Amino acid sequence: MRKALREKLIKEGINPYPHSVRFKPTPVKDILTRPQLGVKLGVAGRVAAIRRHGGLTFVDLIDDGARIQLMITKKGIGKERYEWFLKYVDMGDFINVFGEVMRTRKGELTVRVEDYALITKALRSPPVKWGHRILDPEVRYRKRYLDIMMTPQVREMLLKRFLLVQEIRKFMWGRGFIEVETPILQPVYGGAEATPFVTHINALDEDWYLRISLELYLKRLIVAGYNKVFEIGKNFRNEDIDAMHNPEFTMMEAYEAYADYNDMMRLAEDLISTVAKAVNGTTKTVFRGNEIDLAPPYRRLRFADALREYAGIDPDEASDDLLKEKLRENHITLKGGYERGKALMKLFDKLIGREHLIQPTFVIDYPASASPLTKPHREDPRYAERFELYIGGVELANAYTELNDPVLQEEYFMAEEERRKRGDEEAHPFDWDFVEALQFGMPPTGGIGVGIDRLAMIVLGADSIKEVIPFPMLKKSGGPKPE
RNA sequence: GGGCCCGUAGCUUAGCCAGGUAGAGCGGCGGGCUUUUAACCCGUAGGUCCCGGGUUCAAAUCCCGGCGGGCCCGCCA
Repeated sequence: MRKALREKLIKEGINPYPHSVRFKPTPVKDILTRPQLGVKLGVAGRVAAIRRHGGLTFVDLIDDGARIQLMITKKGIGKERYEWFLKYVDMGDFINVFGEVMRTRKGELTVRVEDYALITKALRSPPVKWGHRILDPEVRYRKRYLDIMMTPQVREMLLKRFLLVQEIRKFMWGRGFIEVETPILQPVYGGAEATPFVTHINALDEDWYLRISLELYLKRLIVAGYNKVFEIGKNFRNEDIDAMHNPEFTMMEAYEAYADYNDMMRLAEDLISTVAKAVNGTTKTVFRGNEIDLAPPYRRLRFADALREYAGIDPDEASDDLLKEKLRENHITLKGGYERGKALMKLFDKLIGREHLIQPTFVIDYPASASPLTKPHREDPRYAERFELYIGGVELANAYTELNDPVLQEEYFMAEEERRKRGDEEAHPFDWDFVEALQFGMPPTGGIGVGIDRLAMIVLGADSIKEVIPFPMLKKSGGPKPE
């Protein structure tokens, strides 16, 4: 800690935290792209290295991720200012300089300092030498600002994740979707099977939930008469934390009136390939050792065909007894008791090897009874017009031809409620208010949800979801240590 | 929820198996040095060995419990 230096500066009448800069800074990025030798300009940034050579000192300055070298000489700025700099400016400080753009003997673009100002005193030095990454994963994630500060690759990956979200917005805006906001705090959660976070609303003296999906409120907006809506937002699921899961994670959901799940497949293909190309310049990526091409069209694989071909189970022929036997064999227990559609879903998840779902694949037509928010298939009511998109073995999106028959919706909710009573805590809770909305009429609608963190992982080749979340969830530890 | 592994100076770590005064490199600090960029040279300070308990004459080291982290499995996006 360098609190003493701060006090000394204040005693000298120098504010270590001035309100503004003295020399209007030119972004270092711009200086590097269009170097104009001989031009005098201001630069600001964080001191990343100081190399002293007696009467001559080189300083590396980092500004918004771009590095430039400064050169300060005793002769150039005078003995007093030169020594003040060496005495008071440390690694990690922000400084603002004015000087001339030049090249050193070795040809490096450099600003020869004519005047300078300390603009922020850092009381702690950077934890590692510049150019070295922080190795301890706990420090990396807990003090992520340091990880980003010290490691250009980390900075780059998170930057690309942020840009990816921007590109998704641009794409959706371009397709005429309106970006909307819906409640995060909800009286009834829904739209997915998951354990919610519960919170208490003091003003109402009621227990509410943090949303587990965006679905049911976005559909209400379709009922309301908006034809194309989307939302990018956090969902919250009170479940485990691992390489694929963070309790709060980002979803993009979109709903389009007069569309169906076929339209959603085309939307998904276009969206993913477009944003991947915008961020990386290519639709190709390497995720967990697999080369993947995100260019459309993606393979369509019927759920039933996948089970038949890859697991040897024919969902149209197999008896319930056989399915129960298969569940036992695979140590699967269904929480709310046996139900054919849920059994098939579990068997699919357990038995379909990830190796079959590496290249982008729409698995289509899931069992109707396990898809309570989906319209039954137009040709075969045992199945629902639903798809999940798998890429790199990871479930990335889930989409439906949305169920808009309020009576059927009510029946599905009742069936879910039954399962809940029998111990399936993740069954969908009954949402009367939503059924009532459907009673007022929701047009035929296609809808999709895309896991944005996972999309970022695949596009950016990240092995852990923590890599693409700026501040992933970790256990609380200790708290700040007062000195 | 289950299994495996890790925790020593700001950072990276040696020492642990086989108990006996905790050592190094980098960084920091002081000095030198006018073209360096992992600068260099000389000097120097810096430790709750994650926490608590036990065994022992003696614990960083062995044992138990806890805290924090990582990986894998189960479940889920």
